[in-house]
Amino acid sequence: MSLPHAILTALLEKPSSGLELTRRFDRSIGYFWSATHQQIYRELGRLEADGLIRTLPAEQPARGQKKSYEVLPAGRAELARWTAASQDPKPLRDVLLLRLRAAAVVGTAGLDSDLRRHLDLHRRQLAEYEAIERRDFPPDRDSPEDRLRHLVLRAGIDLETFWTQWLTHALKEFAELSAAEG
Amino acid sequence: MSLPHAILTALLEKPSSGLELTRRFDRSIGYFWSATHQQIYRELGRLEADGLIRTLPAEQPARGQKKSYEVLPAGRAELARWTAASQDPKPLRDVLLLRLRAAAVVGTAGLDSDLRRHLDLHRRQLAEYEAIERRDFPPDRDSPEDRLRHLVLRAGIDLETFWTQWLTHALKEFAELSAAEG
DNA sequence: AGTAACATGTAATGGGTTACATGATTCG
DNA sequence: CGAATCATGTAACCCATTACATGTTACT
Repeated sequence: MSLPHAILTALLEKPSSGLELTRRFDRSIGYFWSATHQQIYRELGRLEADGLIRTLPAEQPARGQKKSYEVLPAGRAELARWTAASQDPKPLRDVLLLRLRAAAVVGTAGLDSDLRRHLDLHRRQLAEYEAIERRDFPPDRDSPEDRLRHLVLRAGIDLETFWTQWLTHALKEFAELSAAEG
Repeated sequence: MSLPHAILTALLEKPSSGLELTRRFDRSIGYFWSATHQQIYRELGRLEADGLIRTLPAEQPARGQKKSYEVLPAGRAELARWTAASQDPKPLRDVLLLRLRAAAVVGTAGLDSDLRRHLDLHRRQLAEYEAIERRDFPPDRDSPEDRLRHLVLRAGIDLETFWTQWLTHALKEFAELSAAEG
């Protein structure tokens, strides 16, 4: 039940159409809550039916024509309620760790090339986050809103840093295991 | 499509019944791939229908009676195939980060108590992982299988370490923001 | 007029979650 | 024999994913 609130947040930052939201989810918010355009359209329909958002008065809706939404007071209230409500952290769920566990039983053949690929992907993501940090958060110029957004970006940077370090370590282990076998 | 392979891995480590698997998913494998008993029973049925596992010959199945499964050669082959197959990492999806982003728009009221609660939960999880590490992986006594399993545990430890550090930092930021306001 | 890109939407499938149902075993 | 616990299973709902469908705008 987080997608509607992700959309409310995005719409409060800037009223948008479904496709514009989709594009913004591919950057920014999508870095920690991704969504496809199908999910977004369905959710926009529900949010409008629930009276939390409305189409901008200027435009009239028609299929194939742009339709922009803005958040109503009830929507802002619901987002504030949700933000403050306690929620348990979700247990970790990671396919790569599962594959490593499986490899302990059926062997590591073929796994190291994918580890290298993942390492490369995480390095790229890390570089992207760091570029955003340099661009959007120069030192000592943060408003309160910026400090919160910077904090979120920091989590992304630290997580990608963790993965690059862990994958580097894993590849070293793999090399030692192969050397011991061969 | 990872749950069947998580089950195959668990069954290769030790043939088990549905409820035994459920208990083991609450520890060990469930630390990075959780599942409920309903998921497990449904999946066991499919795996048996697909000829990847079978009930242990000794026992005959009846509702309410224990039914243990073991992996067939085809199941081991499928697990090896899946382990070696390339898979993209899933994008991050984290509610807490989303709530922080929302808080930048609707305010941080009520959030810090939940941050403290999360910090406590992550500290406990970290302590649990570290206890497992001390118990199961004494220094310099690792077989190849143990080194892989240790590597997976290391990921868990490093991730929980990241969260405790990040949450500590976040709470400090919150304190400064409140001080600036009040 | 044709076509590419933009924009919104529907349908089908499958996994995850929650609630509920039912049989077997154990113990007082 | 009654209750608690163990063990397996069914049903309904929701969300995510994939593939597909349809209309509009801009450009040549």
